[in-house]
Amino acid sequence: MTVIFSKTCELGLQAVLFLSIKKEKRIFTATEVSQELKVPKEYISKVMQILTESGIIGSKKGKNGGFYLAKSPSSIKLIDIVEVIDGLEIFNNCVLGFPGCSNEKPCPVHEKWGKLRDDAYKMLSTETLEQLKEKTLHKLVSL
Amino acid sequence: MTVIFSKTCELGLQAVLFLSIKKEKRIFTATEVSQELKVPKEYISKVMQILTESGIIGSKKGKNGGFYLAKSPSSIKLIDIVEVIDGLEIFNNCVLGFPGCSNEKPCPVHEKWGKLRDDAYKMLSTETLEQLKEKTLHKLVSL
DNA sequence: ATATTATCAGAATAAAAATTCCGATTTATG
DNA sequence: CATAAATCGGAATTTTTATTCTGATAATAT
Repeated sequence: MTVIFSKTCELGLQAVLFLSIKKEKRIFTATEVSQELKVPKEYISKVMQILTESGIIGSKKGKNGGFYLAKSPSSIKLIDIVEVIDGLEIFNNCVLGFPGCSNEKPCPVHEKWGKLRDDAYKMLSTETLEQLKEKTLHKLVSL
Repeated sequence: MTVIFSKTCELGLQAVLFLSIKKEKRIFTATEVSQELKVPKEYISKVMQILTESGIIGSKKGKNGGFYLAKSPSSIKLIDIVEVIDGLEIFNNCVLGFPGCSNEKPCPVHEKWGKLRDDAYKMLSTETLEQLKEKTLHKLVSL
């Protein structure tokens, strides 16, 4: 089981992080990305296509084609990828699965989860990929 | 999509919370629980069986049988149900899905997620069902 | 005793998510 | 122009999770 994001979303995040530490508009094939991230080519390829549709990643077809970051790392945040792939529902839904959980009809952990949820949202939406670059670099070389 | 727990786990949490606000050892049939929580009888029944195996819930077979809390609400915490159903992996795994995420090889959000993860764990393991009783009561009557 | 009403175990089915495959199209290059 | 190397779109497949069903067994009440 994944932690909070779907597997597809995790791969999307990894792919974008990977591209964000590379030279701008430097193109990588799906095969290259898959090898560096150690994930199946077909899968990462499909995920990058989704991100291409939504404009976060750019792609070039044909020979010497591949994928690249469509925007500057300083204008992308992790939440952008999450939004496109998993959507933002998890930031609204009740963590215990109760229907209609709200400030009016809170579940037993509504308040506490509310804080956590907001912190999680901040974690994903405060820093840009540019600001995460150093850390990303360290992680990716260790794969 | 659920927030962090599987649907099965959500139902398990709801069932135990439901039983925790009732008089000790008062027995409820799967049908009663399903009606009060507004969830399918067959499903909640199956989930309560899992919790029965693990000793959190007790059951009585045959006529006038049903389910009841096997322990006192003051000795049960939400984390106990999570552990039995989903396991505690989510408190170890990398939120971005990177392999081998650790203090030595941290992912870009390792530290921040670490805090959140610990807070989430606290949320589930600090208070007992007894301490949550009031809040639980309020939520369940509103269903 | 017998009928009734439960849980229980495990199989069966359905739905969702993950993963792969394929054929079409695109583009660079010799 | 032909070939090679990519992405693309959509279908197909596999795997996982959710959900329901079924028949067996157990316990109670009459």
